[in-house]
Amino acid sequence: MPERKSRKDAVRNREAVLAAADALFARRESPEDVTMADVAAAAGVGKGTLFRAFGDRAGLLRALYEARLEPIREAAEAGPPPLGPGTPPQRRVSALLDAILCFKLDNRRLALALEESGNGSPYQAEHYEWWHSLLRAVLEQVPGLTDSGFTAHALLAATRADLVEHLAGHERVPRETARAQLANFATRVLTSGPARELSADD
Amino acid sequence: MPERKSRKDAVRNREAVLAAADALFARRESPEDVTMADVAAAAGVGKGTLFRAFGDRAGLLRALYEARLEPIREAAEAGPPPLGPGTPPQRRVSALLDAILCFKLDNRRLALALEESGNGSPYQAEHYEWWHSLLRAVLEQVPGLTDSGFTAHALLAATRADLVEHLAGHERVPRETARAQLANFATRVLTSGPARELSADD
DNA sequence: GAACATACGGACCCGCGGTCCGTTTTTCAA
DNA sequence: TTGAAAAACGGACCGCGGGTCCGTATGTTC
Repeated sequence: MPERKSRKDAVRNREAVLAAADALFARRESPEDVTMADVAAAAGVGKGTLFRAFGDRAGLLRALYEARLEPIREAAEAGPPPLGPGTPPQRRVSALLDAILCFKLDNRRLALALEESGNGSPYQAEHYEWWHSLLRAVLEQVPGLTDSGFTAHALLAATRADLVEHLAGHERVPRETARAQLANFATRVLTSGPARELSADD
Repeated sequence: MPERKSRKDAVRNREAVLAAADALFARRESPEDVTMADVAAAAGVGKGTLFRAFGDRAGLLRALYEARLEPIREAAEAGPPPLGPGTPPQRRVSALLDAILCFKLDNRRLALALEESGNGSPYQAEHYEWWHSLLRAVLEQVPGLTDSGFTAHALLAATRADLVEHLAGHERVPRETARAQLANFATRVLTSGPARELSADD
């Protein structure tokens, strides 16, 4: 028996909370002045309900984030090129990074809230792990590239939510410019010719 | 007369706090379970004193960080090669990144505490601004490299404290390996594609 | 519709950053 | 040397936010 079905007021409230939180994070300047009590109030629900449904603040953030991310995740896992498999690795890396960047541009506050939300580094988050191993796997197929694990980390670091926020929000870099710069950067990393040192693969 | 000299108990206490905080951050697992009260107690001082001397938690962190960082900063600004000026740009970029990485490896907890310490992104911190503009200036002299502003951000992102912590602490990557990987990564970024390479380093 | 399971919600608790203010120490001029 | 103004001390105190508890309400089942 997988799981007994929830009561319907429970699911209704869950949705309400998700929606309210989404709206709040989008509206408020900084994620950290969206308080749990705020969310509960906005959803027309008691704090107890909120915490029962999501465990803690991080849980709520995670739920929101995963919900938003799922389409992209699927597209990356089994979608059509250039995001999905069956794309030349070099091109696919760029596409993946671009997708992540766009996602974070479109969900700045939320991504920010999740990544900086106190408890533990973003590097233990399940979704990070996922992106990292996917990217690493693809990088492994790029000829002449070593240290794909580290490289994946480094490339992903260029799409960190607070950096994106800084660029888009503070430095006023336009979306397309940011995308172009990231793409350019990725290209540089991938197409470096001569720098192989201890590679024996390929 | 710029500023009247502080009372000597004030400076003594300031030192005591700095030392105590340093020790505490080094010892405790996570920076966030070093409380202000802890620091005050460890320094044998009241909370009031602590806050009067440093303004707030971020101020204390900043003071600690700056103190540790100063030597490297000077070395980078006016020291001998390869860190200082008068070094070929590519080599200098690597040297700078390596210095930052080593610094963060040696001061993991502290760097972590400062970068994640709630208030605002690390990107508004004065020291970040400093590193970024230095690195950007050097990158500007690398032939064939565009977007030096973004590139500087991206390279610095690869040395973020929580990433370093993840690599060194969680993935157990040895120091020298991490350094080599970062250097390799930097090299790739700098010696890209069509421009062939002119690296004769090492 | 009774009896059981489940969810509700807001009063409540706790720890932490930060402030306040009566007390103590330092300084300095007389 | 002294005494009073200036500066610093320190810990009780405050507000806020995350998280819990439990008596009450609502849905579910037979």
